[in-house]
Amino acid sequence: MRVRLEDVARAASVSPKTVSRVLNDEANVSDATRKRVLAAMEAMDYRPHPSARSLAGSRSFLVAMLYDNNDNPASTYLAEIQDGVLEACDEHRYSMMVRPLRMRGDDFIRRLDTLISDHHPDGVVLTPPITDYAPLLKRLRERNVPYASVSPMQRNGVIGVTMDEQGAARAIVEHLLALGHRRIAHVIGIADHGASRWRLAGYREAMAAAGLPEDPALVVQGAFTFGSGVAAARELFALEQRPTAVFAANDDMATGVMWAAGEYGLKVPHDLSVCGFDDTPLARQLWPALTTIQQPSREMGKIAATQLLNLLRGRGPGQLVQVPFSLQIRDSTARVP
Amino acid sequence: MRVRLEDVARAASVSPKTVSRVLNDEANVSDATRKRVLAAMEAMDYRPHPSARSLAGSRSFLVAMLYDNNDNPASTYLAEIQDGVLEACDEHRYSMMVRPLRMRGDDFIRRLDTLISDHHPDGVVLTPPITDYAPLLKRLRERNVPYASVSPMQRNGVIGVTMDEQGAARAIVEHLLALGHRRIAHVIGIADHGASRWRLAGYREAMAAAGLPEDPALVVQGAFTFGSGVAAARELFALEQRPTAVFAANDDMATGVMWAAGEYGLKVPHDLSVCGFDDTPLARQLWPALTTIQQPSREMGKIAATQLLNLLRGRGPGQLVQVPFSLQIRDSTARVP
DNA sequence: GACACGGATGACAGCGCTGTCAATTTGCTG
DNA sequence: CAGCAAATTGACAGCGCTGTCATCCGTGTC
Repeated sequence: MRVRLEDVARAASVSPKTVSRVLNDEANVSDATRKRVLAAMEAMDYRPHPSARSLAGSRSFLVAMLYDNNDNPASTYLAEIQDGVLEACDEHRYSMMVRPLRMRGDDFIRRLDTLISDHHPDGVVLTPPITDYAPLLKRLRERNVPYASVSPMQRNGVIGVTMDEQGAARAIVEHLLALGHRRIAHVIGIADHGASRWRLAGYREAMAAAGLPEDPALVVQGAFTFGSGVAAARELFALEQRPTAVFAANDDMATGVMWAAGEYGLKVPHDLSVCGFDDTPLARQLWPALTTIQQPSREMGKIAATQLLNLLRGRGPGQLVQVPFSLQIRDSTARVP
Repeated sequence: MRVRLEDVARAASVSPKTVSRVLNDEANVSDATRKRVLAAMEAMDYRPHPSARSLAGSRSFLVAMLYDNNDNPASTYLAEIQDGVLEACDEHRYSMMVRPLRMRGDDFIRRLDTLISDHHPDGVVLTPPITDYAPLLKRLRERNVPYASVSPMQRNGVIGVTMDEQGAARAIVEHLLALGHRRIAHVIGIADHGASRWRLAGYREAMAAAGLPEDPALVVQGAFTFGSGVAAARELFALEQRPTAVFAANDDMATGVMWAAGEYGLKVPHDLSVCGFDDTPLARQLWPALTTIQQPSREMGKIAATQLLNLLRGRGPGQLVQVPFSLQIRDSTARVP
């Protein structure tokens, strides 16, 4: 019926243990033996039984990807990260499990414990915004579960992948400055998300570098949602000195800003330049198409998972890899009127 | 260290086998014993080891969700279905695995085989458009892997969940008819997707019921993408007798139609009514907001998974449940000019 | 009161692998 | 070529559970 390790052993005239060694890339197997065993495995299309492996050994060959489905960032973003993580897991013959963790509510630590007790993942991949939630990280360390993060805020000792969010925000504001804008507003994302802080910092840095003193009226709080973008924009348009450009901390809020501009009879980009962050599919579908920052989400998921897997498989300590962003200049930004 | 079944057995003064019976809801355990065992489990916070269970028994307690990441429908839709499936699996203490399967390319049957051989899922959940791909269904039956589908086209003997897509399409076209429209165009989705066919059928049915002969020029092929919506709309707008309303088979194409309307100087909804299908978040964020059909995706994922799990757990044969749609009338449709 | 019967319970082996440790072989050294 | 360490290989138990089958017990029957 099913080909077992023992069958391979018999075919290769070695003991089961030796086949196990080859299967797990262990040392102390002669090249000749290794080749013979690999050939037998190949010939018999041998598939190790994951349950038997994890029962007998100490590893589960399972990676869990954790995400927050409450303050959900764009689902496209998560879906792409998930695809990347999955790809990396497949390459290393690990399986992957996804776990939503509502950060609101106090039972999420219990849910994390349940995950660990029930499924024994060898490691987890953390996605924004739960990359920096201290109680969660603490629990993972207590439970001795290694993790890698996608775009963490705290970067000391963490492995995974980052993007230079601050630099990206700076680049987009510099783009607006180059178009002659001076009254540039910023709509902030959810306050305690790392992304919000870096993007705000980039905005401030670019403005300061251009010698423009910060006008508190031009920096308004949003919450990463379309509706919060609308609200923020209304606030901005009600100012006596309206901004000529708005940089929203994500595309959804930028869309809200464009909507509100319609309400106020402002033409984008003629009367108002708008830009976002993330390059969701939406950005290209808007009219006018949105100037924004693109990040390689899928790639980032893959890199984070790869770092984790390197660590799990004892291939060095794992790193925090930085990936490049790209400024997508489209039709929602133009020279100052 | 870890609490094992044996520990629970000792605490409840029964044999391990009896604890196993309770754990698996088997018959032939007296109520008194069952209660005692359950109490012990609870008190000791016992967690069965999934690997041990699946190694010893014949089940893996694993459900795989298959999706096509090539002709990817809106990722939001899939993400919601995934959340629903996951919720159902959690409730039944099954674990879930997601598997992208590129339908393009001929290796996807091999990828399916790999999935089954490597992970031994007890069952799979199929999402559009792979609910009706014959070779895949055949292979699943050959391999004896039960499946449930979300919105399958072939409905005989299949379990899972459906929505009355044809009825929904009819409803949205009737809405346009009620607004006085007569020249109503339809942009079709990818030809071999079930969704495309049902939606086209609903369009035809409503038009016929209103006594309007079908004008082939008003029915154009799209591919579910924004770009294909733009192309289709350009074709329609170039007609001598332009349509006064366009029903696109999904929101992305409807967005494309609105974009093209902008190019042609047509104001939506004043000069042209547009509606879509799916109610993606995008629909609410457009300006004007899009009239469309909402389906309870998350709920649908949960229902499909629940039917599968009922089957797997021997609770009857599983059904094909129909869920209601809801017509979301927003600002992109208005009385005929 | 002897017997049959069905429900409740338990003894035991084994699922397919890996950890431990012992046995064997190889390669060197002097 | 003896002698020894290192490299290679194997024997065996056991991971935590479930399937099979045997045993036990209470009840009803004549």
